[in-house]
Amino acid sequence: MSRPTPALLKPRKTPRQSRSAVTIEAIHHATIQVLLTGGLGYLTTTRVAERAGVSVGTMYQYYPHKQALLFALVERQFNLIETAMGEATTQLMGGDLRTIAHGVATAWLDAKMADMVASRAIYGISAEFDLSELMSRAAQTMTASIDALLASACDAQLADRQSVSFMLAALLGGSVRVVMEADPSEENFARLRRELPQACHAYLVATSQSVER
Amino acid sequence: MSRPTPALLKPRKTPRQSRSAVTIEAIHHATIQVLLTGGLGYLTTTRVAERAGVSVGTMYQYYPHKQALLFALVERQFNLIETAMGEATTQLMGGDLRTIAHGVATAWLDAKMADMVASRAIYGISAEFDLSELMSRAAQTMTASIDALLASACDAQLADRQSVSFMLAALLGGSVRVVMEADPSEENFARLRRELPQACHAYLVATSQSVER
DNA sequence: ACCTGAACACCGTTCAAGT
DNA sequence: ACCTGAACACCGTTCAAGT
Repeated sequence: MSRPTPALLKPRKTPRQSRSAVTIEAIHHATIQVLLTGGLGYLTTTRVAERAGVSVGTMYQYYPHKQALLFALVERQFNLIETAMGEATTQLMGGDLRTIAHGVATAWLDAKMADMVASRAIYGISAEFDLSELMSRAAQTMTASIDALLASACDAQLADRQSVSFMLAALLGGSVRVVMEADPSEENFARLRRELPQACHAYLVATSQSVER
Repeated sequence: MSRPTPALLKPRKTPRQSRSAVTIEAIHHATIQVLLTGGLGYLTTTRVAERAGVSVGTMYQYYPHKQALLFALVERQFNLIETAMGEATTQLMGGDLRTIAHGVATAWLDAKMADMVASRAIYGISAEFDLSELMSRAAQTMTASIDALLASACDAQLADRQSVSFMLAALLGGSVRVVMEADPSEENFARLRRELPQACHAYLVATSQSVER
């Protein structure tokens, strides 16, 4: 819609584009801050605006409603995880079943846990509004990655690769989520790290016909 | 706290216990009704009270806040699923690994899908408030059931049964949940029915030492 | 172009008053 | 004992007015 504008930065009376960029960053930061202070129940448009040093009206120029504000935060987090998984996928291409299963499971756990440490504030946002769209997109991306990976496997072929990719994505995504929500203890994460790769591998082996023997 | 009172039913001017029971049922019903009409965003204390034919004040006599009202609904649903799983567990006791894996996975899918059809209204409530307590309890119950089941398996022993039970509960709970939230299509449920029992069985076999051979 | 903040409609919750 | 509903504090959102 809007053509790219040269990034001019004037010392005082900063031009429009830059001024609003600062405002947006301030709002974003304030939201996380408020979230860390008092959780989702404490998060109020007035409160965020106040903390960001702008008026409520200004906030509504950038985010048409509160949901949009939260959505932006969550989307950013999803993208981080997606990127991490994309990189892992590239590296695992052409490997054997064992390497792929362990690699994907470990990458997924790493991405999720980095995300958790980095921004505990954002968890629980899923609370306030409908994430199904975002989740659906994430699930599809993940399934596609896994599918490509399985197609590239050097030591096996799968009869119904689509279903297996789908199931593997659900197993990975779901199990980690459930543990994070139900009881995110050190002990349980250790168990996930040990068992999840094994489970993925076992499932793949069971549904594949070995190529070499 | 309150001793049991004989269930006297007077035609007019119904006695206290009974009157309030009616009120509670009306509120409960009205909540589901409102939820079905306009979803969670539409659910308002005023609206529920109106639909139930009572005043807001009355509602607050039974539920100290809106969350309590929703919590009661969700808890009821959880209990239904728990009961169903309990029955399935009893029947599967002493079976072999394959029977147990397929039985548990299928029972879980059945319970979840019956629940879904019966009260689509309740989904998405998780939205409004913290379910971690309830989920944690449910996860523990499920893990315990699976653990007992695995201990009873007639054809195998597991080295680290606790971890395996934990993982299996997470795999079951998580995968179904993710599919329900991300893309609850017929096709995907069919895939779950086909792949989930297999995945569970494969995992169990991979981590167990066969008893008879 | 960007920002302000009083004003509006509506929400969850309370409590003095009724029966 | 149980219910009522006006009243309160607060929320998300808007928009005429400023710079």
